[in-house]
Order: sequence, then C-alpha cells, then structure tokens
Amino acid sequence: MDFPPFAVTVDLVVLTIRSGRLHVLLVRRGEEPWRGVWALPGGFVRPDEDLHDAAERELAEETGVHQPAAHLEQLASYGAPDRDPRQRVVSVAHLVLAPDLPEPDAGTDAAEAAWHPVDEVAELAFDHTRILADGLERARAKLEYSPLATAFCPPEFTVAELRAVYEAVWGRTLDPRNFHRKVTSVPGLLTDTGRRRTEGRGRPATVYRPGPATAIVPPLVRD
Amino acid sequence: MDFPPFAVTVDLVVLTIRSGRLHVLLVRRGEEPWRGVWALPGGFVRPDEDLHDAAERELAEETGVHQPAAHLEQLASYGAPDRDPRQRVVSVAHLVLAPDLPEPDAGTDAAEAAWHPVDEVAELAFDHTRILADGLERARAKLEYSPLATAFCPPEFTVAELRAVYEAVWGRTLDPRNFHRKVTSVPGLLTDTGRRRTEGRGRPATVYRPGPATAIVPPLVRD
DNA sequence: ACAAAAGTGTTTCTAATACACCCATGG
DNA sequence: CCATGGGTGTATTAGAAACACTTTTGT
Repeated sequence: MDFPPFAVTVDLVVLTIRSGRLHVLLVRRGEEPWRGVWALPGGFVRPDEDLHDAAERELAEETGVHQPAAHLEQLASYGAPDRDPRQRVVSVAHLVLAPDLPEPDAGTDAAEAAWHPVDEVAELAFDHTRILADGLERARAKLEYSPLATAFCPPEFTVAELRAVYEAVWGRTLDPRNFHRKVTSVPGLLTDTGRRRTEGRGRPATVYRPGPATAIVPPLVRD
Repeated sequence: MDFPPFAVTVDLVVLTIRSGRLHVLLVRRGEEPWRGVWALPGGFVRPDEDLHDAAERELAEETGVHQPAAHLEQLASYGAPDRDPRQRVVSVAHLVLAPDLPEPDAGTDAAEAAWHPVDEVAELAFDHTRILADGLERARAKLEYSPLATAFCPPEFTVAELRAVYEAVWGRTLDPRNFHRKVTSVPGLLTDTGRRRTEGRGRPATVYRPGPATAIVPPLVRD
C-alpha cells in the first residue's frame, strides 16, 4: 500500500494542585526547534503501542507517575501541516489529573521539567498553548458532572480537600456548607472510611475514599 | 530525524435524520480486509492537509455534502496496533451532523454508500462499531447543552421539527408544550423569521433560523 | 473561653414537570 | 364543527443558593 508517512506523538497535559493552585507539568526543550522554550511533555508512539499505552509510558518516563493513582484520558489530536517544521507530525494529546506530586527530576528526555501555575504559563512551543487551553477547558467542564476531582486528591481525603480542588480548578470560591451537602448527597460518590482527621484547629473532618459513582447527577455548576 | 512511520486517516460518523429516525452513512468496502463489510467513510490525510480539512474533503468526496450546512467536529483518535492488519494506522474520527440528505451516489472510493438506521447497524469493519458508538454518545450528550440540534435541521425550521430531532437522537418523546417553552426561552437560540408555515392540518407554526447562542443554559435533560 | 473548621436546618428562589386550556388552520 | 397540531397559563415539586446555627476540636 502507498500512503503518506506521518510521525505520531502523544503530548501530555498533566495537571495537579499544589498549595491550592492548579499547576501544569512543563519541560524545557533541549534542542531545536523551540530550544529552551517550555513545552508539554510527550514523545513518539512506538510501532507496537496503543495510543493510551504510549501516553502512560511517557507519563512514567517523564514524571515517574505510577499510573493507577492518576486519571488519564484522550483529549484531542492536532495535526496542522506546519505544526512541526521538521516533518509531518500528528499529536494525540492526553489529559492527566494527578494528586500533588514531588517536583519532577529532570527525566531522561527533557533538559528540565517543572510544575508551573497554569495562570502564569507564557507562550509554549509548537501549538502547545492551544493544547493546554483545551485541556484546561476539558478538566473544568468534567468536574461538573464527573467524579474526576477525586483524581486530584490522595487516596483518602476530606470534603474540604475536595472542595479545594474545585476552587483551584474553577478559580472561584464555593460555599463550604452547600458544597458539603451536595457531594455527600450524591449516591456512591464518596465512601466513608469511618475515620476522622483533625487538620490543625477546628472540628475533625470525616475521611472519605472515592466511591463507585461514575457521574454527578444533577451536576455541580460553575456559573 | 528517525521516527516510526504511521498512516493517518480520517473516519467520519455522519449522522442525519430521515423519517424521524437517526441514520448513519456507511460504505461497503470494495477490497480486503473486510471486503463487502459496511464501514464508516474515510480516507488518508494528505501530506499538506490539516485534519479538519481532510475530514471536510472526505465528506465532500464520499457524500457530496456542501460543508456550511453541516456541523463537523473532531471526535477522537483510534490507534490500536492491530486495528488494520496491513500497516500501522491512526484514525482521527470526526462527527458530522447533517440535515436530511439525498441517498448518496456511490462515490469515487466506495463500492456502495447508504444511510442506515443507527439501531439496525450490524458489526462494522475494523473498530468502526466502537467509533460509531462513541459518536452517538457524543451527539446525544451535546444536544443537552449546545445548539447542535439545529445542524440536523434545514436552514429554516419549526419548533416541532427541532423537537423531532431531539426525539430521534434521544429515542424518547418529549412534551411538546414544555419543549416549546424551553427552547423559545433560551436567549439567542432561535431567530424568528416572522413567517409561519402550515404543515397539513393544525395551527401554522412559527418559522425560525438558528440564532447566535452557543450554549443552552440551563441544559435540556435526557434523564 | 474563644477561634476555627465541620456539618445541619431553614428559607427563598428558580426551573422542570405535568397538564388544563386556548388558538388557528384543513377537512 | 370537529380534528389536529401550535402555543400559553398555572400548580406542583425538586433542587440551588444564602445564611443562621450547632458541633467539635486546638490553643
């Protein structure tokens, strides 16, 4: 068969929350084009690898993230003919939501890797600014109707921690009382561990694990 | 640069409504593999073509659909290593919603092309059964919160026609009175042409064009 | 005792649902 | 005049929002 050859890559929008702010993982490019410019982590899909597997592998290689703790889903594909000056590249972008991770050690591929607050990210290499914007919008939208926010939390968490996720991602404050009532009333969203945890001063909070629910109905709303 | 070469294709989930039922456009494969089996229309992305442009071109080539009338958006990408036995192929699937179209003339590429009611589609070639399912779910979900349903209608339409779209896509009936109140109360969703149209017996219906609104808030709900 | 955070009760308002009812046309 | 579909009014109910208030801890 005759067909035009393409390179296929996966790029990752890895989001986490550090100190109450939404951060994205970026790597500084070590070679041309865009040498020295921040970019999303990513790399070539291997000949015998599914797209999802490639995303998981790149995630592990560049960040050391052990998969089960994080949420990984396909975002969209980007294939403008001139998006990479070297050759024709189609990038299948993926969105990763992870609990607070340590500062990444500059992995094998990237010269430098670091967390950046999403509202302080400057122009990125290639079309990665656009990909990041799409990933942020996806994450914000999915918090409304999916239990995805728990992917930002450690395995066990309190309602206040979960609320902090929503506030960081949406960039607005939520009423703690109504938020508590809402999330605890969705059947199967949170599983009570039976334990409580006291966070400095104040009444101890119930500790939850993510429940079996796959959707929040009716949704939480952003406004 | 050294990279594993892939073929990149676009596949199309083209939906329309005919006689009150949701239909998908399928082509019968003229060659191996899957010779004689129904498949989604699609083809290779050309060397200097954006993914979206490739989807538009394939749509025109295989169905004769003039673009502006229809809605086209990227759906997702599929790249399992064994999805095509001939070579490594990544398919970027697109979703097209079109007003009722004539029966397609078997185009240049496909041996045969025809509309099929979505609830009567048998096993498709490759992983197209899965792609179709994903496209249907996307279409159903987006009707809730976007003005997308108008893409299934001719340029001018009545509230009853719009309601028929929802009923066909969601597979359930809706209360005509509440539906009418709901869609006419969303600001900018419908533009009144000032004209009326009488459809057989009964009071003539107001004729609308799609309005500038980009979202339905609060959403319509499926249940 | 007091501050602070967790969690509950209550009121108010908005919007979905159900359905009675009126309107405008063809036969 | 009656059947048929277009469109409005209204009562009921569910849930969002606002916020007073109680509970349980650390200092």
